[in-house]
Amino acid sequence: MIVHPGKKSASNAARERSDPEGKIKIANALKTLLQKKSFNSITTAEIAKTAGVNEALIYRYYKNKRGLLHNILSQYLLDSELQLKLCLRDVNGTFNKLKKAIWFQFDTYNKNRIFAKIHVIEVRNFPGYFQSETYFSAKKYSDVVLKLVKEGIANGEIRDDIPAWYIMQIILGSCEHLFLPSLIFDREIDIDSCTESICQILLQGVFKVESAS
Amino acid sequence: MIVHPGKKSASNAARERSDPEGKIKIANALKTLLQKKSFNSITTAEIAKTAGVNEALIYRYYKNKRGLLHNILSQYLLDSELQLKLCLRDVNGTFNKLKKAIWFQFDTYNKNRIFAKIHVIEVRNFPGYFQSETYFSAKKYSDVVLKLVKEGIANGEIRDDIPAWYIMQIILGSCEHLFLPSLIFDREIDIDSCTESICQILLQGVFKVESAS
Amino acid sequence: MIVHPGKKSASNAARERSDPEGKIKIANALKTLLQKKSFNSITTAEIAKTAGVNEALIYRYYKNKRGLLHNILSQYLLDSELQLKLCLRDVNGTFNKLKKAIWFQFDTYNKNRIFAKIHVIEVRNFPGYFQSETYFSAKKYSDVVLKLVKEGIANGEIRDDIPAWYIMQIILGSCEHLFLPSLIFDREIDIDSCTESICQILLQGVFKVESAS
Amino acid sequence: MIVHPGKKSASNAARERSDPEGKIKIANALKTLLQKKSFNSITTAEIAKTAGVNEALIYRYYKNKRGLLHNILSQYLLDSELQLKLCLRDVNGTFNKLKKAIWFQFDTYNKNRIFAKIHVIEVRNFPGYFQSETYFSAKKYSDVVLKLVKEGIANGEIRDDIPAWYIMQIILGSCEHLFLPSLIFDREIDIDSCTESICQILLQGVFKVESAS
DNA sequence: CATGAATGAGTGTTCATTCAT
DNA sequence: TATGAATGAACACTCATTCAT
Repeated sequence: MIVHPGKKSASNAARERSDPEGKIKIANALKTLLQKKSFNSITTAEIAKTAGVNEALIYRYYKNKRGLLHNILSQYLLDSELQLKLCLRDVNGTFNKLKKAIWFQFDTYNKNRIFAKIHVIEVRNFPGYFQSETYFSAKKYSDVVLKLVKEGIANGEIRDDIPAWYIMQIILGSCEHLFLPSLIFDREIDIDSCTESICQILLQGVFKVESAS
Repeated sequence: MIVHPGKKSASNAARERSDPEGKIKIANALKTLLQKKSFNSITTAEIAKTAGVNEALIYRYYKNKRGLLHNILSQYLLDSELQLKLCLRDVNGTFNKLKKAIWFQFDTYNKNRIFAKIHVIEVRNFPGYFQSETYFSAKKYSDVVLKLVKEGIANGEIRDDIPAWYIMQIILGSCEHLFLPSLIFDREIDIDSCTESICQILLQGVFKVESAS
Repeated sequence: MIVHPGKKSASNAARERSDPEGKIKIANALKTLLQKKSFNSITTAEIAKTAGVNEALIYRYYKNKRGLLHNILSQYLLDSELQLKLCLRDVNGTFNKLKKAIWFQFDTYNKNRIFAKIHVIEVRNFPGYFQSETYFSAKKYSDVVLKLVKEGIANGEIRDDIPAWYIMQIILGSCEHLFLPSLIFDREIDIDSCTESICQILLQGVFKVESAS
Repeated sequence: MIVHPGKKSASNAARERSDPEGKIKIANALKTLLQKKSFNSITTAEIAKTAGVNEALIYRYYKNKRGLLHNILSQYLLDSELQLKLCLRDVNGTFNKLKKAIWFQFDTYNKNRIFAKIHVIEVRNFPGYFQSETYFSAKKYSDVVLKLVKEGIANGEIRDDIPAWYIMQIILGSCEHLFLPSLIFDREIDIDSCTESICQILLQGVFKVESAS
């Protein structure tokens, strides 16, 4: 998820300056391969061959095959977090910010389906996830939304009888829920109407009535 | 999907009469194992051990490991098709029949989540699916619904400006779409309200207004 | 240690009847290779090639490479225990039995230097030894000697103020101590004079004076 | 063997003056690591990390991993030879000199068990030993003893009907023989009584009777 | 003098599959 | 009908070593 191909984000640019060529080629090779097959069915030999490097090089730069995956995922989540923050900068009002965040979430899912799919289906349910760097990066991302909710509660826009964390979970969970089928069945989705749907529910359930714009 | 434990369907009974003990034991072994682990992580050694037979016996009865999976899946789809037909027997009117079929679909998904999951996630997107017996059985199943739609068009209950096959696809696709998240996130789902939702849409979009009961 | 090449012991004969050819070939291959290189420097590929079988066959019959080693070692220890028992059958008096056991120990070390070396140097000091089948077989062997000591204590031939287990340890430990250099430097050793040396010590330190023959 | 920690021998001092820092750090790293694991199980990566230098630097100063080992071993043997010579300076009489040499040998084994063990078990039996610098240094050391024996023969203290080289071999071989078990089983040993034992044998078998002090 | 980057050749182990009986 | 024996091909991962800079 969360990758904006073409646009090189700040952190990516930094990475390319510091990271050795081989490391980048390996990461790109896995990204490419993930487009066509599942992580488990991709072999290290294949990754190396696609990257045009020696198999052993993978283990110089990444702890193991799964470590490489987590690194890629984490990188995109961090990139995404950055983009989200930039996106929110020129929006006013908690409700509008949340709406923007929801739209951004869908947009991000949409723009990088592979990573969304892998994160949700192949990584998150596996043991060790909560110790992975992917988890920490995902948390950083969701913390941005959490902070938004807390702000909303503080300034009275959002009801204060539900813990902020719950509300954040419901918002991001709903997005995922709504997006998942389009991900699995590889169909297009109308992200504007999805955003609208979730906002309707939020208006009725989370925000106080008078705050509706 | 589509298994009705306890109730031995006609085709299953037939199978048990004709199929050698070993073949059945192998199929059951895989079914059992699939409840706890993914198909790829199940080894033939494990299947044989669970079945209490020799590993080589798998290859006497099935082309290979994947063939065994397709056979099981196909069996359940055929069983399911039979059940669906029985179900529809005492329902009158195309709309009511379709509604029943939709409910049955959800019920079947629900009763055998493993097979649904495997079919949708582990089998259908893989190369060779359209040559597999699973595909043919799935087609037989969907043909029952297709026939229903065609009847509806013939008797004027359903609009005739959309190809029957499209309508059938939309119906079954919607069911899957609605059910999938509950499958992936392993949550319960209210099949009655799901049925109702889909029927609402069908009423507005597919059936002619006056046909609403 | 403890193997008597040429002479096929009862248990070995039984083994050869029941064990598949491949399993025997693998075990023999490792035995052969151990004559020239250390266990760690022998690869599974080498074992398989020497045995004339496929590498994977090793893992059908043995848990892993180390398991194969333990199995071989254990087999020889069990064989040896059997031989020792036969050897002791026609000896009278605890002292004479112990003397025979000591002589047998040296003879066994001598006849199968490879196994002695591996057991003492490559296996016994490694983690997991006390859970290995080698340990259990070695224990069965030493239990024969322990029983002898206990008999001696019971019939008054051996002093009763030192635990039987200590005495057994001292006896077998002394044998090993005395034999080890000849093992490592691969030199011949006079087993009769070694036996005599240890017996002298035993007479002065363990047996009561009057029991000396 | 043969290391005298704390005391910096002349050759070591020389070495430290001439050798680049990196080379010394690498040698020390291996010495440190050898205290806890076998040479084969130590990786070049580990050596470099412990030394705080780049892995490739090992290959600038040493032919390969084994070359590094030989260099260390050789260094200690040369150090040891120097110490032995110093030790013998203020001893009079061939017999007393030899006795001192024997005691020194045990003392040296004792003070640096790791090197003794590696030399005897891991290095000396391997192909290429006789071309290694370790062998040449070991020879320089044993030549000191050989010279002693030759002196004894010349001045009539030692019988002249056995080649000097044989006598030297017997002396050093006996020391090793006696020390080895304590090395392998990692037990303490009384070096004074060991020295005495060997001297007894020498007196009876090598020296002429009247030369006994 | 020292290093970052890269690799060839293995390392033990696994697994679906075949075949003679 | 069923099995014991055997295997080819792959698997993730490791390591000593090289080389350009």
